Amino acid sequence: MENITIKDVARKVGVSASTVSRVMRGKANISPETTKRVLQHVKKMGYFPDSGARAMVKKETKTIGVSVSDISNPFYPPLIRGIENTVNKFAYSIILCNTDEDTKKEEQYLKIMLEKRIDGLIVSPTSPKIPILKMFEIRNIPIVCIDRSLENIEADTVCVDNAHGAFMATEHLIKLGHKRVAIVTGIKGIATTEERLKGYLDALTRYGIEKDLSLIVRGNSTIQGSIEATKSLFKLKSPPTCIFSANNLMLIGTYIALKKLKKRIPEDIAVIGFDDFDWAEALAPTPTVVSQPNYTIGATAAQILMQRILKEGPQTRQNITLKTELIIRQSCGAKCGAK
Amino acid sequence: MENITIKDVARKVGVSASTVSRVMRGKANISPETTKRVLQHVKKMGYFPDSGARAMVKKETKTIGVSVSDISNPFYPPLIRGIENTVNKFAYSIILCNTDEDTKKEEQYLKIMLEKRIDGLIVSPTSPKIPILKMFEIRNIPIVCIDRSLENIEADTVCVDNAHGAFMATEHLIKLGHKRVAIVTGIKGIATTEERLKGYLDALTRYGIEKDLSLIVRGNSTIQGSIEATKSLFKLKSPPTCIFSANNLMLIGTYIALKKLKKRIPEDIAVIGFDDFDWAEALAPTPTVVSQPNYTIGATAAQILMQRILKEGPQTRQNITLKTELIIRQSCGAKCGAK
DNA sequence: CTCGTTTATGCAAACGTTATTATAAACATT
DNA sequence: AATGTTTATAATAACGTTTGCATAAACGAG
Repeated sequence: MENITIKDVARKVGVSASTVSRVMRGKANISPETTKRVLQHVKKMGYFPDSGARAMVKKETKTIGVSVSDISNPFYPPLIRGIENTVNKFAYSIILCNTDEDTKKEEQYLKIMLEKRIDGLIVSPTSPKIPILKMFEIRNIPIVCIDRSLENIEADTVCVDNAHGAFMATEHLIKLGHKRVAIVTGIKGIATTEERLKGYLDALTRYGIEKDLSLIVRGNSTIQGSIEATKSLFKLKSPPTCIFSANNLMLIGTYIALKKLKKRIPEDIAVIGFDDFDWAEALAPTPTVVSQPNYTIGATAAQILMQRILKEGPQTRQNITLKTELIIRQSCGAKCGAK
Repeated sequence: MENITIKDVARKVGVSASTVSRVMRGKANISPETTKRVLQHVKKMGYFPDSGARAMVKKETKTIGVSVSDISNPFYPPLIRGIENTVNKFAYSIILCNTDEDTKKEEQYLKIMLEKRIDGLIVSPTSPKIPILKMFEIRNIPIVCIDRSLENIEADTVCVDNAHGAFMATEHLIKLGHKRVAIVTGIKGIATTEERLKGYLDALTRYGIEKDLSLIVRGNSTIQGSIEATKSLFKLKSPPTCIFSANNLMLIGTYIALKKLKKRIPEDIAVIGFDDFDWAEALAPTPTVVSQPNYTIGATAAQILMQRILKEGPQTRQNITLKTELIIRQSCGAKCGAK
């Protein structure tokens, strides 16, 4: 019923609380005899040390915060597993929050994390300026920023080479002979969207194709948004011959829209995506995508965070950019009959 | 640098700590004058009350634990969002853990949650017998079991009607004229697997089809496992004319395997799945599935848990079974040419 | 056999809150 | 004017740990 405390154990065994405490943490200078008896009673009584009380005196909670936009986005689960598996080795646990790209919600959660005295934070911020993050900085709570970027805040970052990945995707289409390359792009303002857009534009420039604003449509990083956006492309007088759908959800949207429009991929229109799926092989045609190392992003971020928390290794600021990779499957066709 | 405590604020304002505490929690009998000054300083100094310290005296952490097998399984993210959105209204946060169906890992995590003094637990147990859960019971920490079942433990449960869902799926195939109905089944021993298998068998019996053990293959709830299992079905002298792939991942596996085997769905073989996808429309052909209300499972579980934690409403044990639904799309065909 | 050292243990303070009780001033009631 | 009541605040004791200091017994060295 009531919680069993260290004192209860101490009383039962007939030693002081400090002795029990020492036994629990395997400190030196405890006779094997007492150790045995304490451990015995701990087990029998079902004593579990209160980590909150411990946190107060040790000033560490062995908890980190993880703030992402939405775990329902298939991009995140592997990333979070990367974090979890890494911090788990250090007996750390994670408090998870979904911002839904809502700045208010994000702030509310970050405040809670501050109150919960997390030892470190991994965040994919809703915008580059998050005032409350200053509070983490002031308190020396290390921050690792993933997937996006952060201004005015001292934080390590782990990103992927979005611009280069988008460049590769666009280049791939161009090299297949396409001239009218459309892009379904994400939520305005967030780093991934802008960087991928930049990569797309750079590729056009590089290959001397003039930018056509009507081919840049906004899918807002969602399936539904992308369905609309993709459909809108076919209302143009001169529709594209291929589509670069700039994230996983939007690629799905593009597939769905094209299916509804009865457009065959890649015969009628070539399609390329950004971010791979575990189940890519189940799609027909299998999607050509630029893949990102999702799990590794999380694992790396967690690694860096732990290094900061434990103050191990060099404490210089790290800005890691992981490589993206072009995975060629069926959705772009081999050669393309673009006119 | 150092953390700002309630005393720091008190000193600065020139009042006692208790006064600051009351102001923070909006208690009565504080002069508007002091309230204003305290709030001002709290903001300026960046004071965030230590919820760990508060937890110690209030004996509530405003944190719940959520233990599932693997968030990378698309079944879980919406479910977890259901939990999160619900508990969020009560300013609760969640500590997440993935067991990977490993009992040792599960126990380790549950122990940590016990130490962190979570106020409640939502768990999808790796097996029906989890000894450490007794400890939660003893401490009156409410448990809600989702998706699976639990023995010897006082816990509310939220499940779906797996047997009935599987029955519907199988029945659907039979009514289309199929006689040789295969099932790709999940990890042995967990409730969902066994219940769905039962539903499948019940349907066979009901329609007078003899059980053929060679048509029951084990996909172990994974994509890879299902690929193997599905392939194995075509090595039989007399292969099935349709396949019931009994969870989301395994349906993907079945799709992939059939593609590799160059079998057309539904012309060569009909396929039905259990659990729907957000992106089902992107698959070709679109899959006929028995869908479960994932989000609602989480939301309901969280609702019940909060009711227990706050001791609101009737405290009788609840066993909720949510309905599954047959969603007919293309993968079973309209009529089938089963011999 | 004395004295320094090691070994095993206990005591008490600290960590940052909240809640209970006390106190003192202001106000109301007769 | 004396007394009772309300209002605003402070003082203090928990909550369950860890840790530095104290102590006392056991041991070793000369």
